[in-house]
Amino acid sequence: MRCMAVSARRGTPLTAEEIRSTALRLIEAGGVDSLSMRKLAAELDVNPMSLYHHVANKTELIREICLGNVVPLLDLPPDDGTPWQDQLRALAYAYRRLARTHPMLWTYVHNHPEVIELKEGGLWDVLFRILPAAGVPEDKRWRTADVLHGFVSGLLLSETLGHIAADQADETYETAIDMIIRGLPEH
Amino acid sequence: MRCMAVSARRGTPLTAEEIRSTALRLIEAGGVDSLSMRKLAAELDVNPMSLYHHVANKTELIREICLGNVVPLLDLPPDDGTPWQDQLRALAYAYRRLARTHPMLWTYVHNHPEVIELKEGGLWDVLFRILPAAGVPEDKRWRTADVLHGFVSGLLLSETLGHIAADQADETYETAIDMIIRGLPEH
DNA sequence: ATGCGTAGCCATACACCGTATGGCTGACGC
DNA sequence: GCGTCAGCCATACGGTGTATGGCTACGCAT
Repeated sequence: MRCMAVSARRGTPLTAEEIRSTALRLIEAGGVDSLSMRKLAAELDVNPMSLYHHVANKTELIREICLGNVVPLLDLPPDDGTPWQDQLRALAYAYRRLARTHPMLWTYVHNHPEVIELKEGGLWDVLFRILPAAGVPEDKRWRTADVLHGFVSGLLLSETLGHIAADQADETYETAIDMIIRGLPEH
Repeated sequence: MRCMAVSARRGTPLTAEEIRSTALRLIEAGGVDSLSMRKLAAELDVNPMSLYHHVANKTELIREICLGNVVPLLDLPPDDGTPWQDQLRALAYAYRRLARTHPMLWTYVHNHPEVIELKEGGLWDVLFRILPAAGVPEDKRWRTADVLHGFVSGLLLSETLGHIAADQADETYETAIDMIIRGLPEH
C-alpha cells in the first residue's frame, strides 16, 4: 500500500524483515563484531538513522534476528514412538545443523547470555521428553539437561571456531553423541 | 635502575607486567569489551599512547595476558600412580578453578580462537596420558580429547554465563564428570 | 665535554562506532 | 484545509583503536 514518505535513494520503504535479513547476511559474512549500523545502512542504501525507525537499537536488532530468523530454523524431532536414543541423536544433529547454518551468530549468542536468556525454542521440552525415557530420575533431569546442553554447545563451539579438524568433524560429533548416550543411566 | 625519561604524573616507568595485571583487573571487573586502552591508561595514570611502547596493540595485549597471567594458573594433576578416573577428575576440577578465577577472560577466549589457537598449556599432554589408561584406542585419542575439551568448556561456559543455577553448579559439574567417565570405554 | 642515539612519554589527529536530537516531507483522517 | 504522524535524514556528541611525529633526559662513544 505504498505508504508515507519514501527514501530519496530507494523506491520502497524499509521493513524490519529486510533489515534483519541483511544484517544476518553481513554477520555471517564477517562476524557479529564487524556489523555496524552504518555499514548495514550503507548496504541498504539508506541513512544510518533511518534504521532506528524499525529497530530499537543494535542489541535489540540482534536479539530479533536470533528469535525471528535463527531459532525457528531448529527442527525438533517429533514424538514418534522411536527409542530415546534415536530421538536424542536427531535432536543433536538438528542442533548441529543450526550451528553450521549460522556459525557467527551462533557463537555470538553462546557467550552473550543477555541475548536469549530464555531457554531457546522448544529444545528443552524435547529434552524433558527424552530424559525420563533414558532412565534419568526426576530430581536429576534439570541437572542432566543442563549438562547435555553445555556439552553439545561446547563441542559445536569448538567445531565452529575451527578447533576441530574439518575432516574429522563428523566422526568427532558422532563419537561425542555416542559417549553421551553411553553416559546416561539406561545405557 | 631508574631509566630514561619518566612520566610527568608517575614516579616509576611503566612495565609490561603492570599493564597486563591492571588490564586483567579491569577485564574481570567489567568484561573484555569494556576494557579500552584509554580507560587502562587512565587507571595507570598515563597517556593512552604510552601503552603502545610496551604492547603492540590491544589484541596482542589480551593474548599476552592469557599466556602470561592466566594459562599458567592451571595446575595440572601430576602423574602419580592414581587411577585414570581420579586424574581426569583432578584435571576437570583444575580447569573449572581456572574458569572461575577469570570468568570474563575465559569466556572471551572461548570464542575468539585467534587468541590462543595453540592448544593451551600442558592440558593436552595430560589428556593424552589419561586416555590410553581409560582404554581409548590410539586412533580415537585425538577425537576423544577434542570431545572432552569441548564438553567441559561448554559446560563451564554455561556456568560462567549464568545458565546454570548457582546453587546447583557444583552438583551439575559432578554429574557431568561422572557422565564423561561412564562414557569412556573402560567404564 | 660534547654530541648522539634512543627509551619513554605525550599531544594531536583520523576514521570509525552507536545513537540523541530535532527537522523535513508527504500521505492520511477529519 | 488542517493536524497528525510515519518515514527519513542531517548534525552532533562522546566513545573507540591507533598512526604520526615531537619532546625530554639518560647512557655512551668520542
